[in-house]
Amino acid sequence: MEDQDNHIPFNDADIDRAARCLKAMSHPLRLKILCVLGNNSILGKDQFSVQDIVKQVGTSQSNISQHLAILREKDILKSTKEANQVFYTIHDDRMLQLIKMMREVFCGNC
Amino acid sequence: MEDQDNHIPFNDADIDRAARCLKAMSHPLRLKILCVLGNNSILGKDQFSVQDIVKQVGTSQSNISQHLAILREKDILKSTKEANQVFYTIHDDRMLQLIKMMREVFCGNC
DNA sequence: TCTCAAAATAGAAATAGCGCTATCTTTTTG
DNA sequence: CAAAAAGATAGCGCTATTTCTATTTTGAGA
Repeated sequence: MEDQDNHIPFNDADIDRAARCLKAMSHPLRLKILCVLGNNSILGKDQFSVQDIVKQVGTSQSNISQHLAILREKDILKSTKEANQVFYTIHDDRMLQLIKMMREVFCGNC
Repeated sequence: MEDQDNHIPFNDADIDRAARCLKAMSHPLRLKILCVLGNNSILGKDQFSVQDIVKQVGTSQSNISQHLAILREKDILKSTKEANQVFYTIHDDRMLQLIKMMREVFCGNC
């Protein structure tokens, strides 16, 4: 019963998936996008157009669009097209929960 | 009362700090290091030498050392030197809590 | 149809991150 | 003292990200 081969059963697939997801969230602009959407998912407004996001976050439309694409590809956000505009929301409850957790940890009492 | 200038008061400093922290965590090897340390902080073993981590995570000593440095610089881990060895632990309770949250979200029922 | 606005995309340049080998410091041991 | 072991660090080539400008696509309205 030596310690050869008693590694903890961490599922590498889970870890890779989590790392990809966290990486997608770990950019200041993307995190701010998530804060805007997450905060308002709680308060009531759950639809944000790209233009809304551009105004709230503050950078070029092109830049926002690319960051939104990254978040969309990773299933962190989902989009709905309505006529001329595209609206974005947090993809599911798990993501919303994660965003709330992060705000507690990073924006709480520090 | 138009919507000009009703941006939500997100503290950009908080967001930047959070993004840097998340970025440091969002690499498969670093996340695995955190899982190893976090899991054992719960179970009782709270001291892991670099060699222990190398064995558990599975890559070169040099590579682990560099990733540990990144986690240390961001105050996610702290280290204690005892004679020949250096032991690593999760820096504080907030980080431990965050790691637990992530495991719930990513390794829960999926 | 013509034009405008919303959103996405392409291409390019700069920067950052990764992992490797080799080297260096510090401590233990013979 | 010499050799070995534990960690940390430096330098290098490579790949991935980021952000910018310019362009394209799609739908709305005069």
